[in-house]
Amino acid sequence: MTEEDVSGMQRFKVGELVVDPGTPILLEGSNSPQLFTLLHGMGLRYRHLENGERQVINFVFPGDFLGLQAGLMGVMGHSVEATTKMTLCVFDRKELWSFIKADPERGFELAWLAAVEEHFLGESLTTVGQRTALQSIAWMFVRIYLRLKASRTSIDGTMRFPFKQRDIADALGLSLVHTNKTIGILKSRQLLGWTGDDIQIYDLDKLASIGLTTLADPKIRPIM
Amino acid sequence: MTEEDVSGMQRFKVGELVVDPGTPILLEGSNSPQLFTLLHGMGLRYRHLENGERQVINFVFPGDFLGLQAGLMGVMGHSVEATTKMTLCVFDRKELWSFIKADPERGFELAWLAAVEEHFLGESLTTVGQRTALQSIAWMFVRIYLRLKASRTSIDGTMRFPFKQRDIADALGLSLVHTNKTIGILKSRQLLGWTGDDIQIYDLDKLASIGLTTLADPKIRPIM
DNA sequence: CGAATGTTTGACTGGAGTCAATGAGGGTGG
DNA sequence: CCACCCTCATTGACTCCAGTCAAACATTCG
Repeated sequence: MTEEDVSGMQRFKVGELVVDPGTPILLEGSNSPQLFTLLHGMGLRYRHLENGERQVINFVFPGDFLGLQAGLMGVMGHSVEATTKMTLCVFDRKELWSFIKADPERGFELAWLAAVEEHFLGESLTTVGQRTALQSIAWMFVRIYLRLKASRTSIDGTMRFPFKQRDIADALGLSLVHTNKTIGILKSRQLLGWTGDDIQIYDLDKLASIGLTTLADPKIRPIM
Repeated sequence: MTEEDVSGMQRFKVGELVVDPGTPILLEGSNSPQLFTLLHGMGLRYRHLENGERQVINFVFPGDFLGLQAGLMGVMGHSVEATTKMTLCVFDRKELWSFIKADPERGFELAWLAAVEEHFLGESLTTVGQRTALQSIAWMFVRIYLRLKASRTSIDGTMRFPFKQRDIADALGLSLVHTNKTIGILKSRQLLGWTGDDIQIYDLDKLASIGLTTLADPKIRPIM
């Protein structure tokens, strides 16, 4: 980003927001007047089915932009909730249009962000639809590890992971019990460790192999 | 769109392309020099897993924009293939940037397109992850029917559906056999009919109810 | 010390997958 | 004109991966 961009961002920026774990940030079906960039902390995007089932769309990490759908379409397709304490950079939805108008490249970047999200969702859909439980879980840890590594949030094989097995189960369309037993298999094979809120990746290659995935360069994420 | 927009589109447009059924339009992992708008015909977006399994990302209908990911990120996250004969409006990827620069609103619209796709993918993910086979299939027919109805391609309860049960199975993460038997249930309950390439929706409300979905207004699709 | 939340295990069930064979149409070449 | 083939839809029998139920542990916390 150029300095001009940054100053433009600053004008667009309304302030910072700190929320406690469990706080809902955005609600499915609503039209938030604000958009956010996650500066610190982690959370979840999810949707609820009418029968109460929850699908975790994906995990939210620092650098992620929240509220794009509301900003563009006027309605959120999913909810976003803080899992840990979060620090958010707040933008004003009303300013989004003038922000884009000021520099066409910003519209391009916004579209890029949305396209990247779409890309990840396509991967997740493929996982939930075609991978077995073991493959899914191995795939997910690899994906998350690479994502965190790309943003230098993981240190030599260890990453912070404040989520519960329930969240993983809901993300992969598996039952909690089966998720637990399947993670147990990976742990017993010495491929990963999970202590408290930290996960250790012992054998990334093996995990990637089980998860039927390659270790290609993770896509660069534009940060807004 | 204003007339100015249309003339801008015309300059962006390279020509028209007609392809036969089965023709690959875009390839996962590739960077197509061209982008398309589907004018006529239907097709599929899909990804392949390393073990050969196929996940159908979604069905492609007239008005859909193809190649957005390649245009924005430089790589397609999925392949696109023609199921019927197709007529495509062809754009030049190289011109995309100048196209956006000419009018910031276009960048906004592009982002909108991507956000709409993201929204649908989130819905699909929820379906594959949380709905039962019967719910999934009912949901899918409702979704497709509403989509086609919105573009006036369906006539009072009947729609053209040139896809195979294999495609539906791959879209919902179900086996072919189970998909067939589940569709059989809906047919035996007189909720829908399927003759050749045409599907009749006999009881939309009932289907929506089974599919755990509401009949909210389908989102307006910007056409590029 | 309960109470709450989350993880583990074991036993059993069932929805969906696999295998395999039969139909049902549509082309096509002899 | 029809036997042959190919693709796709349909069925039945059987299997199994993952879901459900339920109880025991483990941690944290007021």
